[in-house]
Amino acid sequence: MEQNVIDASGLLAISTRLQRLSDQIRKDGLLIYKAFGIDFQPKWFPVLYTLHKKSTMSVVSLSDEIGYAHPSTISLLKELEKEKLIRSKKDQVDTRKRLVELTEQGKTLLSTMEPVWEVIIKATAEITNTENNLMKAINEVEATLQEKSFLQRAEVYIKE
Amino acid sequence: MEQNVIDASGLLAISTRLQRLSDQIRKDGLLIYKAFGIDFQPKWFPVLYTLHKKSTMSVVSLSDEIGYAHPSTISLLKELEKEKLIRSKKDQVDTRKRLVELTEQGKTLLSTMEPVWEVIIKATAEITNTENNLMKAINEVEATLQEKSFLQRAEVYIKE
DNA sequence: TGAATATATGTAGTTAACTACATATATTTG
DNA sequence: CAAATATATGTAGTTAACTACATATATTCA
Repeated sequence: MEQNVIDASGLLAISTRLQRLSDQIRKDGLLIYKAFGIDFQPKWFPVLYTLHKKSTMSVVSLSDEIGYAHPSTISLLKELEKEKLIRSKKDQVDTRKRLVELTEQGKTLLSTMEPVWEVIIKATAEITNTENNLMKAINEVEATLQEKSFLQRAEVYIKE
Repeated sequence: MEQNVIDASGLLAISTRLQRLSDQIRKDGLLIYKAFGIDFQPKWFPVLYTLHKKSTMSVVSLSDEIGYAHPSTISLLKELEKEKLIRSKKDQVDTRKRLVELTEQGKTLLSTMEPVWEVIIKATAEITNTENNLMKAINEVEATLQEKSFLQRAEVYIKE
């Protein structure tokens, strides 16, 4: 019985520990960019990198791509617009849509960031290539949850 | 080169994905407690469970134990005090310290929660027992980071 | 074709963690 | 032993995500 209680503590703590780990990684990411003298925030990456790949996108499709709720994307876009890294224009076909793209400045910044990415790649590899690979574990958990949610799984045991 | 860019995108996305995963787990946790008719928030668990193990603790030692900054703990304690699940008293020896403990109500709640923990344990095991175990991966990454931070590792490559 | 529904964007407010600062009490040290 | 330093608690404000709601435009269907 006592063992179960201890396990529960460990398991329930997952969400907190995940969050702390993510904060730590983000903060160090910021410092790495600073060390390269680049004025860049890690949270900008998903938007900028997606625009780099797809060139122009609407707010919602961008949100879907990076996996954020659209208001989060809007607030990132506001920052990026202020930094002159992106600009937007109306879609001529569907006028509800706002099409977002990188500015020249944004494209230039992305290219100066390439050496930084390489450093980040190497450092991250060092950290995550442990016996149980964190990246792979996250992928596996996400896939497992997609099949059947945590709640649905718990419900099976509740009904027993 | 293109492969590196893609990797960088994936790696940098870790923090975001960790955060989303943790949110999801927390929300489902809340719903599981609801399904059992228990008025309990997952975020309360670390404090209550620690007090269950250690019986009385000061604010800072509690914060260290659960791994939160002390203001976060203080705000949790405020909620728990309002719910009458914990109470506090002054330390007679070191009067700076506030000693926190479970109320009878808190102890009762913890005992009604045991069957819920069992369900949560089983559901979590299903989800995390993939090829790369998420819990173990987190432990390993935390241990690796303790040895040498992400930033320190990156600095080695920067200096090269 | 126009009424109902769906989609795209945007705003406001919430949450749960954080850091920075303030104050009170203890402990250490010159 | 008193001045300097360290520790414990607390408050205020920040951050980066979220949900809920509002509005405008597009699409569908009776």
